[in-house]
Amino acid sequence: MSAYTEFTERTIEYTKLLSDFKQLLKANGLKFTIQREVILEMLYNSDEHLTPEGLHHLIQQKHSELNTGIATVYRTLSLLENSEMVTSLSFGAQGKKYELGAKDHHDHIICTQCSHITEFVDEQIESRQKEITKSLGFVMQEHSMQIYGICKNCQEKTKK
Amino acid sequence: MSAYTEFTERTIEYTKLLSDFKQLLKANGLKFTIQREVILEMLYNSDEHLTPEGLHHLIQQKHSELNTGIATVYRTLSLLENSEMVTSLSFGAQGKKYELGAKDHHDHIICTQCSHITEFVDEQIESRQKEITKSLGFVMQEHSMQIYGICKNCQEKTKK
DNA sequence: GTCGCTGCAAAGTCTTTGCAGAGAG
DNA sequence: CTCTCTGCAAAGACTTTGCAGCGAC
Repeated sequence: MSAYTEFTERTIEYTKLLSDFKQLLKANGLKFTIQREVILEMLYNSDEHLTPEGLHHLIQQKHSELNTGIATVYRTLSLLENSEMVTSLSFGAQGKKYELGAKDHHDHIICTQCSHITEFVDEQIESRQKEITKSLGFVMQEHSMQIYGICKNCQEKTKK
Repeated sequence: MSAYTEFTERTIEYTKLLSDFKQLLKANGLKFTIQREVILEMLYNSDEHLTPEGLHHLIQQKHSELNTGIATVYRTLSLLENSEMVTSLSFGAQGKKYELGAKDHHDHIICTQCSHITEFVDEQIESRQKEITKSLGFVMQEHSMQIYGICKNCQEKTKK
């Protein structure tokens, strides 16, 4: 029988991530700047799925000396996304949220009341997706799944 | 064993849909206008998942005499979405696409080359989703799944 | 006739781009 | 030194809103 698990572990060390990033930059003739490092670090240290605006806000709080512009955040996120170091998620809400792509693949279950996102992965569904894709004649590249519901916390809140 | 099927059938007649819509409007003290009818009709007759802009364009072509404004399209789509008569999808691309919610639940497989969307439904995945949600302590409201890949057509194109 | 609806244009969001000075390599 | 980055502000894309006249009921 297959296992599904609440998925919260980082699967990569920050040091490794940083050196990957530096290598990526070098390989493309790009420069390693403080702003880029801070953005990566914030993404790494945040448990949340961040919006560009939220990320910018966080950076202004923790590294106000840099006075980082929102445009740089957008530019760096695009860069990271194109390099497949981060993944963007667009759920119903407007705007995208970003997460580090360095984690293993996983799906999301989103609370419609508090917007909290729980991650999980289920082998049975994963393998079934592959079967279906093949049957429909597609070559699978990626997939994503979201379940929307009300989390335990919010269920209890409502009862009171 | 469970079945997955390419999902293309309408499960509702237009007449029924229209009368549901009229009833919805009446129940909320809203008016039935030609613009609203045309928007519903376009959504019904289109096999595509339409963007607001695409829908507007289509209406201008087929019913140029109405000179329908894009704002009306947005307003009607919101109305229909809030009433759960249409569902909005937001895949990676910017902007939302809309589809009639009158069909049964189904998932999407999207070609990353031609953007064509194929719909399917799989009982095994559906039931597994319910199990997982329950185990994580959530009350499930909805869910959506997207697979991204390259469709048969585009695979052949690339070979040539 | 009343009150909601519509098109238009203006205003809002969110994101991208142009530019000149700053900074990494 | 060179060539990329950055912050700023302006421009873009997409969506929402205010308003005055229009039209469903």
